[in-house]
Amino acid sequence: MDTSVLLQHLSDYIELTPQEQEHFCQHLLPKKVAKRGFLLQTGQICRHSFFVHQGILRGYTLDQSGGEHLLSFAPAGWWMADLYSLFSQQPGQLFIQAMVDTEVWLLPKQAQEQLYLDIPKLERYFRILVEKSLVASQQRLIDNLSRTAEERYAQFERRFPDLISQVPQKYIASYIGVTPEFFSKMRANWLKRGNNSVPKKLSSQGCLPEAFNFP
Amino acid sequence: MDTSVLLQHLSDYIELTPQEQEHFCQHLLPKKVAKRGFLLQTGQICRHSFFVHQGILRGYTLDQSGGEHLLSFAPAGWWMADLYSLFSQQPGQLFIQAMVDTEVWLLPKQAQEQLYLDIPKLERYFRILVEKSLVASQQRLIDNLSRTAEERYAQFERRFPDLISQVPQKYIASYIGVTPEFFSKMRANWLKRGNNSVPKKLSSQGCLPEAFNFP
DNA sequence: CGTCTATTTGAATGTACTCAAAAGCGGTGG
DNA sequence: CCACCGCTTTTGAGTACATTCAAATAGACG
Repeated sequence: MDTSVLLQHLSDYIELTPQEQEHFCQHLLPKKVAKRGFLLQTGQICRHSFFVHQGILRGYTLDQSGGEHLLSFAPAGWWMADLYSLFSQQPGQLFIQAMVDTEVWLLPKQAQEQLYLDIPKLERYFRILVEKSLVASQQRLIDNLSRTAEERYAQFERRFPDLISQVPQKYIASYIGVTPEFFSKMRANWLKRGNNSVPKKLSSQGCLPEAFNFP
Repeated sequence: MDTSVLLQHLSDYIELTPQEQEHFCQHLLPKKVAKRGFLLQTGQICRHSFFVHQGILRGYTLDQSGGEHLLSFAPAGWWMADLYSLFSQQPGQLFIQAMVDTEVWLLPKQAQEQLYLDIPKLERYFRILVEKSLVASQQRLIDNLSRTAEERYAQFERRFPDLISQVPQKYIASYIGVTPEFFSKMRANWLKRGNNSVPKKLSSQGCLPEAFNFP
């Protein structure tokens, strides 16, 4: 399994010498997860950051009545983790599951800490990624507070145009915060109203990267 | 105006030499904002991080129909900014307003960048703060998706016990994502049901710092 | 095919919202 | 000290957006 996708991602933010790249890559562990396989489950401690080399991950929680709530998608080229658990090394609440056969690089928490010391540029890299994630997360909060389900879907469509055809729509429903039944009824309405696509109404603000999952 | 609150906050995360503290403080600008005064308004570019030395700030957006949506509170000892605008240096959508007479330290964006180079420990400091903010923001997202308004208020009460008595409840309503009218009706219900406080039902996960606003 | 999962549809329900108006509360000035 | 003004909170009636539950339909994969 090669590191080209990951090194490309790094080079979008910082410049590493070949030696530094080498040093970084020595800490990576490859892993394959079959469709529906889990990288992490509720109650476990998240000991790695996951970089998706190929495939799609999703991170979700279960509420007390068994309902799934999708916190994040991570397509190829994105990082994923249970950030609460990763940072605190306490048991987390996320499930991280492969939605298709997926290949990831594991970066152990401890290696990440060490790399911050060995190669300070990596601290910058992750700081910037986390900043972008935070902005995206706050934007999503605002959207959930101030926009209708239709508008939230329109945002989703612009943000993840590829995912729409690749994942079952019940997961998209969960991400935007509605039930699959209601989501299906929204779609039926668009079709009836002749829109072959979705409300075009846009916010002024463009498409933001989402973060610790981040493109 | 003194820097003790801010330096104390720094020392919770990193150790600075007296010289480094001095260097850091040279970049700070003091500012006082009267109650209802603004540090930032929609459409402006956020050129500083704000550290609340005394008082309380709130950050909110307006939707197309004029409704306010409260993204964050920042009591004394917390940082505040329009992070999208601060990071991208594009016009933002947040209003940042003082809820009481407030004193802040301004850290100019450019100074912050320079300080990352001069004192790499500060990059760590802000990385950690942003990480905590991100975790808190994601937790709030999950709460908005999976919990009722009552449960969200119970969380709020544990997270910001002091704020409850200090800010008008319409702002708390906005933070947890309900109208002031509905919030008032919830309170009436608790009283009628004999609970002088609020649902005690807890999540397993404790009280998390919120981040770029962060205690 | 048969099985499993995903999607659609419908009816009844609920949670939270809108709008309007009244009541409460706090400060300021006459 | 009281009256008034602005802002916040409460209350009520009607409504809307979204949910739940149940059952039928459609797809995907072995």
